[in-house]
Amino acid sequence: MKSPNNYSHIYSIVACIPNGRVATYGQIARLAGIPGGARLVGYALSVLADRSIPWHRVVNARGEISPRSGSVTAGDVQRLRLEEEGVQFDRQGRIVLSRYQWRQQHGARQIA
DNA sequence: CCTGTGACGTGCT
DNA sequence: AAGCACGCCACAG
Repeated sequence: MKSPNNYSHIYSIVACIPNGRVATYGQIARLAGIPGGARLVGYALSVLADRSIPWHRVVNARGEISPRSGSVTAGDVQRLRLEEEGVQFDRQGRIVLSRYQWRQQHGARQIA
């Protein structure tokens, strides 16, 4: 048994993203041991009800906020939250991943 | 059981 | 740079 159908692992990783940093869906999936499961991460967050999880720090590989169905306002909230944390968006509404993407320190040290 | 859909990613045109 | 197609996994109907 090595297929964690439970999303707890994914949520845990998302919760590890430090303030002012962002991660991609594929990155989370990979850290969760599910390469290619970027979609699963998105789905996991979509069914997420826990407000304690900083889901707003998760963006797509382009460094842009993925348009989701249902609530268009959510995307707006996400952007505001990120800007509040110090993440800057360019004129195209994209984040410079080379600058804000969460990088696990080799020393496993958190910045918070 | 099969089909469609979804907060994705990568490659090619 | 933008758009399209295919691959990926989980879940609802």
